[in-house]
Amino acid sequence: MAHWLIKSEPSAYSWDQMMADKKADWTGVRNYQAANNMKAMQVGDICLFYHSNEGKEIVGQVEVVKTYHPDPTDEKGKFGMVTVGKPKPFKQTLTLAAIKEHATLQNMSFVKQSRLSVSPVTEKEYAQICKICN
DNA sequence: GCCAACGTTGGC
DNA sequence: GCCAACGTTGGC
Repeated sequence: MAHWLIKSEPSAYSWDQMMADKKADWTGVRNYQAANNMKAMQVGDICLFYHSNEGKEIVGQVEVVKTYHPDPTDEKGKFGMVTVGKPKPFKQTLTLAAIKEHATLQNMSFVKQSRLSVSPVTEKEYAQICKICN
C-alpha cells in the first residue's frame, strides 16, 4: 500500500467539507506530474490531506476509493481524477513549520516541490506522521 | 525543438 | 502583497 499527500486550498475545498461529504472526486488537477501520481494510486492507498495557503497543515487522511478515471471538469479530456473517501481527522494537526523542523519529515516531497498538488509520501514519513498526529 | 515571455501556485 | 519556483505557451 502506498501513501500520498494531496493539497487543497480551504477556500476551494476544505477538510470540513470533506468530512461532511464523506467522499469526493478529486477534480481540477491540471498538472501532468500530479496526474501521474494519481494514476499510480490504488484503492486503499492513504492520502494525507493538506491545507495550502490558509492553515498550511496536514489535517487528516482519506483513502482512495476509486482509481484514476476521467475528470468531467476537464474540457479537453486530458486529465483524470481519483475518488477519495473515508475521511479520518487527526487528533493533532501537523503544520508545515513543524514538518520543516522535523528531521524525518523536512525532506518530504511536497516541501521540496511546493507547487505539486499530489505527491508521494514514504513509509517512514507516514509512520512518523501517524505517531505525531494520532 | 529551443527559449523567452507569461501565468499560477503557495510560502512568507 | 511580494516573489521564487516552475509549468505552459507560442514565435522562430
